[in-house]
Amino acid sequence: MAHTPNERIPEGVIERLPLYLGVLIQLRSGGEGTVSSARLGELTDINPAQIRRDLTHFGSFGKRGVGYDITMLVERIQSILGADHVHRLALVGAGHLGSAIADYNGLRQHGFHVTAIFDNDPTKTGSHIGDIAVQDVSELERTVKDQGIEIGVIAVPPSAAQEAADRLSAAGVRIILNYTPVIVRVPTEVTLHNTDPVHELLHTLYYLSKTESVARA
Amino acid sequence: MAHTPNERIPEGVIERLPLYLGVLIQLRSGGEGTVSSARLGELTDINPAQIRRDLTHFGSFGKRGVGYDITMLVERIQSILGADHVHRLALVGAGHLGSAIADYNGLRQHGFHVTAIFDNDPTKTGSHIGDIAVQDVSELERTVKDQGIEIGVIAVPPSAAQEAADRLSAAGVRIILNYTPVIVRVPTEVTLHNTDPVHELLHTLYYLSKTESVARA
DNA sequence: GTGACTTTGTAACAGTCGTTACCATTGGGG
DNA sequence: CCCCAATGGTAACGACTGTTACAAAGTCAC
Repeated sequence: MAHTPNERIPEGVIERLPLYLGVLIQLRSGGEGTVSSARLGELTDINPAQIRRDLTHFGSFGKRGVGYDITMLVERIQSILGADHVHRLALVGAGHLGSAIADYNGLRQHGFHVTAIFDNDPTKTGSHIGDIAVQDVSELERTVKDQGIEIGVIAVPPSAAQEAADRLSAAGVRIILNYTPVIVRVPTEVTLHNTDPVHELLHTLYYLSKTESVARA
Repeated sequence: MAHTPNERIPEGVIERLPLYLGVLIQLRSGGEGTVSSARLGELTDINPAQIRRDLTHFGSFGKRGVGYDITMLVERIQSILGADHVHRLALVGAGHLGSAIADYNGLRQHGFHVTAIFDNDPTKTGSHIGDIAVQDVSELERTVKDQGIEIGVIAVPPSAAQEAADRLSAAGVRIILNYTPVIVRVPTEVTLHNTDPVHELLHTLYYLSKTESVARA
């Protein structure tokens, strides 16, 4: 590729790209053809200059006086993120959380296909979530390898989280999303991402008490 | 309070405090009495100096040569975050995601009590999730006000997200957690936090393709 | 074709954050 | 009682990130 210069990209940029992508896709389905950084800024609550600067890290694909071609920008961002082709995803845990994730259409829209679901509860194995059969966790390693699954999502009770992470890692998964509050350990070649509602609540809670005491003062 | 100096606290500090808290609680239940910044650093993958510096923003409560008293530190962090008393929480959407959140014990452990669940599906209203009855959304405003609920969690289909946010805001909620990919608008006095699995996946996906091309090179 | 307007791309700046290095204090052993 | 090891507190530094401001480039009307 001629673009993608060998420059280190700041973390913040990578965090914002998915945000841009979501808005762009929404605009595209609304029938619009181009968008200015100013408009994107409104829709994402991000400084327009920041947006322009973010994008220049990967090349310059706007037209001055016009803006950005939405379709082209969507494709470029997807290509940058690696979301321009399908990634297979395995779900460990077929409870409410697992079902919620499996049912979530947004994943498929972005090329994430849930192709395997595992649980250790014999009353669940064999049943279907959507059109995927729930398999026993003992089949995890083989299935992940056979299907070339790259992403594992942990949606099990906390006590089973580390084991799920171990098995997924051993099976060759490259990314693990952990929806458990447990801090799990993974080999260095696996990228781990934790999502805990409590963390997010505690985080926002701080600002709540902050604004309250300001209001009181 | 004698502590809590009127200094601006960096965002990053507030994001790390819940992490420390989680580990500390785990240590406490393991029976340990004190912990050093070095040990905390191991468990959280955060530079020990960073941890010490974070904590000094709120006072100095370690003993040199010994470490931090775990129980005391837990209480201090909870107090800083505002997690030292109960906060009521309303859930909008009683599907799989809503059920998963309602069932999640971690919330209660940290003082977040789900005291109301709403849905607009007549086949769901009246049923129970845990010991909470599912109410029709038309009762949202009154219930939120009567119970003094401060936090709202949106776990509805995307198309209903903005309406849920509007109603929660109007009812006087102070914090909204949005589990929908939709960008919702809220009044300035409401703190909004978005959580979208797709964003997180796309984010980590970038680093995946990055390490792959490095490995190939 | 020219001038006014729009919008991007980028250089320069300032603030923030995290890290490294060092000093101060505590506890324990001889 | 003194000395040493362990550990927290803090100052200084360097990197990075985001913002502001401006110049370059394109579009549209007449």
